[in-house]
Amino acid sequence: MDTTAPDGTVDIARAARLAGVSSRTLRHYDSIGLLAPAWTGDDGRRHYGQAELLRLQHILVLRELGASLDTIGAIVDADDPAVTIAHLRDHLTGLTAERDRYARLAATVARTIDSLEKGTTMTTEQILDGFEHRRYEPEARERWGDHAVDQSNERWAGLGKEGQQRHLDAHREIVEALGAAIRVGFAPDSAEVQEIVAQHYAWVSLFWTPTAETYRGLTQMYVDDERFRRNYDEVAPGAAALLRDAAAVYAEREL
Amino acid sequence: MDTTAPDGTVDIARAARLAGVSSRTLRHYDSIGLLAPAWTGDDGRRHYGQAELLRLQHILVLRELGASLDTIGAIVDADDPAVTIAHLRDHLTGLTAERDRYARLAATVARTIDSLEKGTTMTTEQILDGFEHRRYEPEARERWGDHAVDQSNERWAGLGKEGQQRHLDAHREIVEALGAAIRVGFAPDSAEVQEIVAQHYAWVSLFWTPTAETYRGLTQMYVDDERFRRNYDEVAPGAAALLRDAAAVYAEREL
DNA sequence: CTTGACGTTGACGCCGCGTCAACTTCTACC
DNA sequence: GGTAGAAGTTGACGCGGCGTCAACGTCAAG
Repeated sequence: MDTTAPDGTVDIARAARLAGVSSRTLRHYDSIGLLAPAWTGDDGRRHYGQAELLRLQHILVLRELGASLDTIGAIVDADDPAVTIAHLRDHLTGLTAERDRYARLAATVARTIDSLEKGTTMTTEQILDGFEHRRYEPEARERWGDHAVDQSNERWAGLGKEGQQRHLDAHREIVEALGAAIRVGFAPDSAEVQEIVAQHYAWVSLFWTPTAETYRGLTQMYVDDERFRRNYDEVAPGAAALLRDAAAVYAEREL
Repeated sequence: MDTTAPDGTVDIARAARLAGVSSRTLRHYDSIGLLAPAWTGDDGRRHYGQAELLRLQHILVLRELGASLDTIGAIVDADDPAVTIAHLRDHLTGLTAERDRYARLAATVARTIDSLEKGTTMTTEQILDGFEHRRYEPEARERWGDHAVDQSNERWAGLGKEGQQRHLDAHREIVEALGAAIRVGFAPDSAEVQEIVAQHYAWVSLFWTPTAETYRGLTQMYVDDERFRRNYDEVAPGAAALLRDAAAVYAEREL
């Protein structure tokens, strides 16, 4: 019951089963020039020999390593360990980068879930950790107008390049705006401060939509809890308290 | 110099710069119903207001978390922390799986590179660690014919389901074939054993193409090095030596 | 009125195949 | 010989998330 052809070649279905892939995959590899059959019959049917099956094995091993078919083609065509190493080294760089990326994402998402379950919000650092801060920075001044931003620009200029970049994210700018409001003496119910608190509410709402009551509670916690208060008051003393007072007004008016 | 329209809405270019995405992305989000502009002018131009920009911020935060646009749509439309948590939990499962997958791939590739640089080959366990062994197993008996496989099937049957699956991979089958050859007393230069060594040579060549000399050296090492010898001799005593002798013949004839 | 900078819609491309669809060919049985 | 069924063939679309090009409309500045 040997169904192998006398010349030792096998048809596409058998080749596919031998290697554990679909016949469609073999046709695909043929069409992109990665693996041609040993010969094609007058009827157009593909037939694979030992050499092709070995090449296929090689291809599949590399595929398991996550290499692209392009890369795989280069490796198997070269059949040179030095070339293989070079390609694999490239590939390894990408793999570790992906691994790290997913690790950071998973950690961030896990923390996000955690924060949501506690019914509270995240600190800026927690939310933005692992993100590319700069992507949220462009023309931030346009978002709130030049007014408040200009006020704090002098302090910003003194921070140096590194310091600026670390601080250039949305929430931190809200805090800066709060600090500016304090320095010029705006009241909690002033239009300027109310605009800031609207931004803050929107930011919090990205993951959790507080009611009037919970929003008041949250901002009160910013004052009571030392870890949160530091985040605000390190920019300007009284910032947390100003936010709490402004939030109370905002909650009554808008929520 | 305020270029913002009097109604507070901005055009697509400004919205894109504010959020740090391309205008093409905004059009895409509109076309898939993820984010519609506040209003569209008679000329077809899109205009975005505060609400849309906030929704966009929300979308982008979730995008940074690696969620699909479908998932993102579900989350932002629900605007319910419970729904958000459920989706994020699903998402986290996928993220950790991807992280682990890339970690395994990276480790395997790193070991592969290491082995290649040592100019030696990998052990079966090293190569196949992290792979799905079963994908290389299908109809392995067809590859070498029923002859040798049947010989060892009795032992196989006694291994139990778990044991079988662990051992069902290409290299291990070569070793099994070697063991069978020993039991029936085939000589190193017999056609049967030579076919086995051809398989072994092809397997080694998947990552490293030995010359006649290095192939002899490699198989000699299988005998000399205790770690390698165990891999062969645990199947049948003398398997490593048989492979070495057969490889010498093969190298002289074919390499 | 021209020029140039922006906007619009529509379409293709990427990657690795899965999955139809429509057709031909081989094998088996009557 | 006919006929059914299994398996082959090529060709095409689809998937995700946009980038990018084509072809064209619209607006402000000179």
